[in-house]
Amino acid sequence: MTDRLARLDPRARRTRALLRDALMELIVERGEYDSINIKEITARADVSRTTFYLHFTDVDHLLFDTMRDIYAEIIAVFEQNDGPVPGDAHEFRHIAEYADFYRVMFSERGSSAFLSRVHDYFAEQIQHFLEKRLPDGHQTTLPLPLVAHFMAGAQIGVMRWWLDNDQLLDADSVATMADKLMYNGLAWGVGLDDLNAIMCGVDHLAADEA
Amino acid sequence: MTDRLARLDPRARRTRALLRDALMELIVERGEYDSINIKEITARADVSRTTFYLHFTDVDHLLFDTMRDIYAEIIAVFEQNDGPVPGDAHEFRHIAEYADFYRVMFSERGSSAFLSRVHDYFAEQIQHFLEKRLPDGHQTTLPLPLVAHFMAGAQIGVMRWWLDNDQLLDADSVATMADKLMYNGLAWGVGLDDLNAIMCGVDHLAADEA
DNA sequence: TTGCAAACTGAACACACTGTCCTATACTGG
DNA sequence: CCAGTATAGGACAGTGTGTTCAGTTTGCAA
Repeated sequence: MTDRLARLDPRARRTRALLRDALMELIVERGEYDSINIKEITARADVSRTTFYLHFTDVDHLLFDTMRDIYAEIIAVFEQNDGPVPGDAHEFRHIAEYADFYRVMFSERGSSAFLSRVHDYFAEQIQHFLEKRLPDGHQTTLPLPLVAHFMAGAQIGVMRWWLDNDQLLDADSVATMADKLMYNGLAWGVGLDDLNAIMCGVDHLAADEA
Repeated sequence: MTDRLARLDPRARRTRALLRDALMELIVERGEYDSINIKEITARADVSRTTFYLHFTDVDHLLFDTMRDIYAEIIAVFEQNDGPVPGDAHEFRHIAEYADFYRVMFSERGSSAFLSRVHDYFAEQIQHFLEKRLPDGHQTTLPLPLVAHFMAGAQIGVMRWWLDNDQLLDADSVATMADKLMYNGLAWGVGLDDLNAIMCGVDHLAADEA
């Protein structure tokens, strides 16, 4: 990220930083992404509206650029660890750091493009991680992409719940809970070994065939 | 749904149906929700733009009304079954029926409000279901809302993957896979009992304490 | 059937945001 | 210091919005 911006004219670097900060502020203050327009952003950033178009095509473009900056650190961690290692709470710590931002962006008033990209990025990272760690030629029970998207969705689901409840738990606790639920399954999560028996019509979920 | 509309003047009923259909068509054809405007919808529906405002405040309002219609059937199934019973593929069959619609709405070019509402609705239904089926006074290992949002997110994650791959599997297969992965856990899903051992630094995921 | 109330139409309007000009000014790096 | 580049600020056409209003069609009940 620093590398990406270092080459820019300091004026341009400053302008982009101002626009980025203005957008972040507006998202948090307004609690809504959709209705934020270029006029407001440039007014907040104290930058000419014309200048905005010299750098970005629209608000989404600015958002994605901002996103790249925000994610630089978490990407670095992933690359260091060969992926999203289980029990690693970096994602949740990252979410906690920008909680006010994510609370809006993951909500009803956020951006579908943003959420979608986060989901796809998670799924991709998870799949790469699983592929690296599984023995060569190993045949998985279920299609690996399905498992990856399942995990990515579950991760985001927990994050949404966590954010909407003002992060009553600390990042490490939630990360551990989500991982354990993922690895151990639902029966463990609710604390009932004979969970299937309690559910109705679940004969075909016998869990031991396959 | 029929009840809700039955009271309306047939002219109003007709108008709303035309607007609803026009919106659905435009979403599918355009492959994008954001850029659809009222002018287009009314033109497609062959209805005056003024009339639109007699029924809805904006496009989102129309979308949510449409959503309620679409969900009428699946809600009926839930109420019949006391919730989203495991192994029940109604959600996936429903998604399959409106696949072209959901493929857009769950995508980068969909609506965050729509996705968010679906997620929250799933989580709510799942939580109610679990609460009903668990023994009275039972202490769950993890907070029930966390489990519910985990499951809701996972469900949507699988749906997104399924839709983006043009539903190569049939609805019942995917539903079963998602349920099994949920109940049996990740180790079963990838077909490795000693999964934790393969992962690095997972001592704290020992899975048996708690 | 008639008449009233409701739904619909089409045109007009002010308003706001967008995207793109243009010229003038201020700054950076060599 | 100079050439190149970023920015400012005003102007513009285009487009969607939300509302108003007068006039028409339609449903429903007396």
